[in-house]
Amino acid sequence: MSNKLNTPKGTRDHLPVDVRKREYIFKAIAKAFQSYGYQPIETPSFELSSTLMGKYGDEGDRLIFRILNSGEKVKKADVQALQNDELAKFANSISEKALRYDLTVPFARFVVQHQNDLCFPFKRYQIQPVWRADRPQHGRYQEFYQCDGDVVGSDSLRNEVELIRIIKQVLSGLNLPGFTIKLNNRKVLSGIAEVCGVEQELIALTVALDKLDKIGKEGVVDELVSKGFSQEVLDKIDPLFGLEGSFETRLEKLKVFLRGSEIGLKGLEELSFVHSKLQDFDANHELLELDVTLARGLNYYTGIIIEVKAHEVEMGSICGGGRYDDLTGLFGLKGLSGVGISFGADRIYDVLNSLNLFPASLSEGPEVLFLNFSESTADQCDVWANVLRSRDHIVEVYPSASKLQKQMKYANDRGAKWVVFYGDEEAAKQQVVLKNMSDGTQTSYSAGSWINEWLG
RNA sequence: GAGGUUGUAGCUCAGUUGGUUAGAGCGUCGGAUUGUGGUUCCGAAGGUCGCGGGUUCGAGACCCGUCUUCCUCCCCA
Repeated sequence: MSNKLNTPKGTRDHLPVDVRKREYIFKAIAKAFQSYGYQPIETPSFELSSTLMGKYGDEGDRLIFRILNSGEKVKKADVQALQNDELAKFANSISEKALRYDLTVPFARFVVQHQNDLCFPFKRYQIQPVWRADRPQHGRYQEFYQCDGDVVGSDSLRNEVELIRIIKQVLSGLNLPGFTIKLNNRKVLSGIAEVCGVEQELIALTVALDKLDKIGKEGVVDELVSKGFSQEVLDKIDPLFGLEGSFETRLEKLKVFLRGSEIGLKGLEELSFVHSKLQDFDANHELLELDVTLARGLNYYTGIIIEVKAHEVEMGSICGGGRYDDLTGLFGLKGLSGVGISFGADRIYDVLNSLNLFPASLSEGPEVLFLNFSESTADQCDVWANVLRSRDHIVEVYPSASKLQKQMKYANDRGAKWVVFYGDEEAAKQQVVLKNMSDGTQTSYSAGSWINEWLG
């Protein structure tokens, strides 16, 4: 091999065993969404750049993969812009399409475009890959699957409740032993900023707060100081760092903190409602956590925000979401509220893998492998194999009459449960020999009726 | 986008202050064993030392660039 082969940065191949594991995750997610009446949709891998650009903030725009124009369109290149060092303008002149960055913005486009064909409230789920031109890191890829579920056209908080139930159903179904569903509300964050008199610096404040569990209180304070926040503000938010206790306890403390902010109290009311509807499954107060430092970067969220962390493994959030009051407004359809969550299938994969939580049955090979001794006996084996397949068994016939040792090694490597011997010797005696590969025992059956006898 | 790190056989890795023909284990293939796997023994194939340039009598090793790996930051699933 002259060139070193590799997949592009941040991408991976998936071996058969990996694909089975991923399908196991996708199935659990799809099943949960379906059980709540969510319907599947798909959208194209790429969108018009104008659909995506400007929806994720400057950071997001930088991470969107652009698709180069082809053919005659190359001539549209704005060389003047390049010479003037106007790189964004130049990029727009050579690219009109881009790979989708997430599933939410394309979904908003989808809803606006097909509003006459949809029945609202519209609940959909979508499992497709997305692409980000990010630096790869642990649990971060340039191509990864998102599994989104959203409801649009209903501002009822019961949708939030439902989505949280779905999260629990999925992660419990995957036997993930420990995870925390963190909740916050953009309105609470706005309220905090209001109480502190720094409404204009809301983003800087929340971005710093968001890092609390990572860099600690001192780190957050340092960052706020460097961003120019006054000592007065730091003193005011100090109680937020020490927020402890149950969901209810934190709610009460925050009610005091936010008593001067109408919007902040509204946010607390929403959180309280959602929490009260989930008492049954959070009886031990282990799943739901009110975390005022939870911010989430995407700036289209306006209400409750959700983030899920797995315990016992270093990994970013495995699921996130929230309410956005006017996402479709970006595309001209006003007044349609939505709420959604997004499972990071690749991160869930990494978590389940490192905790060894995939069922062993996923890697099983064929149930039955027919050895190949000759053309004529293999033809007979094909007939039997098709009978077994019609009865839902996974069956292979070895394709050529290779040395038996080689065929047996194949059976072993593939993890075949049973191997069928039907060669000239067996044909002469009108019998079939079945070998159990796990204990090595062999049993003879009459060639005319062995399938029924064997299957009992 | 900033900083650091990595790359030698299909895989995991040795390779001395720069010095003849670059090694091992595993895997693969062949044989011991022409109808019986997971164990054993013997043998073989497999390398532009990531790629490009430079320094040097001489580079896998040193320098520069580039791509890739992993990590920290930014941001995020």
